[in-house]
Amino acid sequence: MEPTGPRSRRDPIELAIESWTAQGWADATPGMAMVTSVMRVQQLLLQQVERVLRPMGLTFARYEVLMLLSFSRTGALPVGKIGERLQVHPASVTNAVDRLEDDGLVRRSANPQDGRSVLACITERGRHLAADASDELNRDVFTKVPLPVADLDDLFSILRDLRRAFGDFT
Amino acid sequence: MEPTGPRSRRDPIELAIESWTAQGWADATPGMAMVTSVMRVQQLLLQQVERVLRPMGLTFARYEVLMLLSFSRTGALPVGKIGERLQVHPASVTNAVDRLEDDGLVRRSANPQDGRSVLACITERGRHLAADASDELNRDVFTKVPLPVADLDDLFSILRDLRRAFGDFT
DNA sequence: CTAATCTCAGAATAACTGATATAA
DNA sequence: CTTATATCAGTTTTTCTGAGATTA
Repeated sequence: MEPTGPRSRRDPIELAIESWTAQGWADATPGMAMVTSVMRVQQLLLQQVERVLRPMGLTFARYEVLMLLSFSRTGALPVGKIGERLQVHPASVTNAVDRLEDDGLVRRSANPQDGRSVLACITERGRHLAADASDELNRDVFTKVPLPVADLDDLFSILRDLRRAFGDFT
Repeated sequence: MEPTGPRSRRDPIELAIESWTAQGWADATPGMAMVTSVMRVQQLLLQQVERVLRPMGLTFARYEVLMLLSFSRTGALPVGKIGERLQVHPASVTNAVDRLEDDGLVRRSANPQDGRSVLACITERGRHLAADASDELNRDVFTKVPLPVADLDDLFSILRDLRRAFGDFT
């Protein structure tokens, strides 16, 4: 998880931009540069986040599930809804919920509304862990992003436009 | 890979923002919203990219290795350098190069400069595949990002500041 | 009967850990 | 001798596929 490494001298993405324009792909260059940047920044941010979560026995994916449940009114959601929201395969959710259940963070129960579906319900222990994790993330990561708040807001705003265009919400 | 699913009505991140401010974490809210947005957009973009690469037998990680090599002057890099640049564990690079070699996209050779290190060298087949993949990505993804070019440039610029602050380049 | 929901078994992938061989 | 580089063996995690059980 900590892949040893000094820092490169030149920006690799700047280098890609030059190759792209040199190769007659000028019209695709802004998109390529943006997509590549998002991939790279996600990787850097994920490292920060998981460095905090790991000692608590969580990954970002597990944290996401817990937060999703704790935000819901009843603290419970059908397994299928979780997969839909997080965009992962049903079988993957089954697996993830299995392990959260092993750790006592979530409990399965029948859905009174629909006998086919299974509810994943967050436990007290799960709520506490999620709250602790959020505190740590706020203190060590979210308040320490090395950018002016105006830039954070601009990023959020443009990325929201993009999410909307991709149908992420209505 | 195509996790079935309709679209949520309300923006989940907007919901998280409300919970955060309601819980007295107002100072961490812009950071949380930005980080969460980057994670989500990366997921959406990765889906687009891998949908294009998959029929060519590539993942984004494999494509990145090929592009890294084809951008280098000699078409070859020490295995360790690849891991450093892509921020992955040495053993993971060994594994990845193994499979690229199985597909004839890369060839290992000794490093004349340093007997300890091993060079991964892109083959003609690898170069062609990388070029084909780039053409498809340009046509189907990079030129079709649903945002004005000005926004793409703004995103790139702010994300570059963030990458620089994280020491991604000098 | 058909469609939806979830689970299970099995395979492929990816990533990490710890140990080892080789060379600087 | 110590450090750096890469690989290997073994384990864990993740994800997908395809099949099947259960219920709407």
